[in-house]
Amino acid sequence: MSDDDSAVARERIIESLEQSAEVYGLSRSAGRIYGVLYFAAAPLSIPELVEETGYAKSTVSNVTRTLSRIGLIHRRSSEGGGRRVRFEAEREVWFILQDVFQQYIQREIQTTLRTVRRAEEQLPADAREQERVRNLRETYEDLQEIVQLTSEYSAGELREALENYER
Amino acid sequence: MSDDDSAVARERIIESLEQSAEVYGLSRSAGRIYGVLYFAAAPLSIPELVEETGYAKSTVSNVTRTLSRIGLIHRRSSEGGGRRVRFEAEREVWFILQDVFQQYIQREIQTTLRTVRRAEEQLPADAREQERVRNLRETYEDLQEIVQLTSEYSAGELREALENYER
DNA sequence: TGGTTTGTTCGGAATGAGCCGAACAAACGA
DNA sequence: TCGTTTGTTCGGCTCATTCCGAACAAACCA
Repeated sequence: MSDDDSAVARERIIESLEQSAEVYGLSRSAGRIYGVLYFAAAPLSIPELVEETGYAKSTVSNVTRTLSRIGLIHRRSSEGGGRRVRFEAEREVWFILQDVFQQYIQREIQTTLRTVRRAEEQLPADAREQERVRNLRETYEDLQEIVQLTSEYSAGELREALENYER
Repeated sequence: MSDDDSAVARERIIESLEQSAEVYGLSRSAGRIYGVLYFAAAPLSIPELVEETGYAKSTVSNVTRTLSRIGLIHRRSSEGGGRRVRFEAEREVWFILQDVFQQYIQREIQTTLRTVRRAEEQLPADAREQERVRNLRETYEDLQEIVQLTSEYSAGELREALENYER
């Protein structure tokens, strides 16, 4: 009974993670694999993940690689005996988000900002586009700074900073 | 000459927007159409957008609808004579981001949070999963609050709030 | 009224992503 | 040593997305 309840609750959350994965540009399989690892009592190997998720070995192999690259899970190689690679979920969700901010958002903002700055310099001083490009640049500069600072705080600190701010 | 330079600069930025669109889950055509509208001196109709972008009329029709729905561009109907629908870009990038936060991120967080809370209640008190689910819930509660507050401030205020925060 | 312009909707082609099974490489155990 | 287990890579299948052209509906103009 109690075990059943746990299983159901776990499954619900994993389904929710599947959906979240899609929203953030990952595959459903990535969401499920992360979810299974999130609740696993110990790091799991690829055959174990195949068993738990029902996905093909090749799928699990590919998905675990991308999840590792992004930082959602960690490879725990050389665990005890055997050369089995084992995977463990990064359970500090805030870390994950900070990583995503650093790796993707920050990067995206920076390349755009570089393009905009170059375009702005190149633009004739009297061009109609001047003001619009300047606006774009200024917003992106704010964004860059915000994202930068965000990735330096914990979720709690961030929340506090916003709650205490007096305009 | 000067016009050429402007055109080149504009094109660079539009290409950058095409790429950004992809990153944020939109099509390249959406990025280009938004870009053209961003620099347009006046709101443009669908035939004019076809002329400027080279896309088929149907494509422009579909893309403008989704961009309007998201709030990246606005329909300016009933402009002067004719029943031509005209589109204008929302140029306050921060508004757009706030909308995205409200519509997608906030929503996503809330549905996940609801699932997690329900699962937590359902869970037997002694379940192994207890702590992990609680962790998840607490982080999501922080996130919800953060996103909520974020959408109430301007980019400048947000930046200031973070810069002035003393741990 | 009939022809023109504008915008939407439909079906289809091309492309890409997700997942699978099979083949392969590498390390282990008997 | 040879068979087994583990993990990666490859080609192919399926489905969704993107975009196109054609057909259609609605409003305008002559």
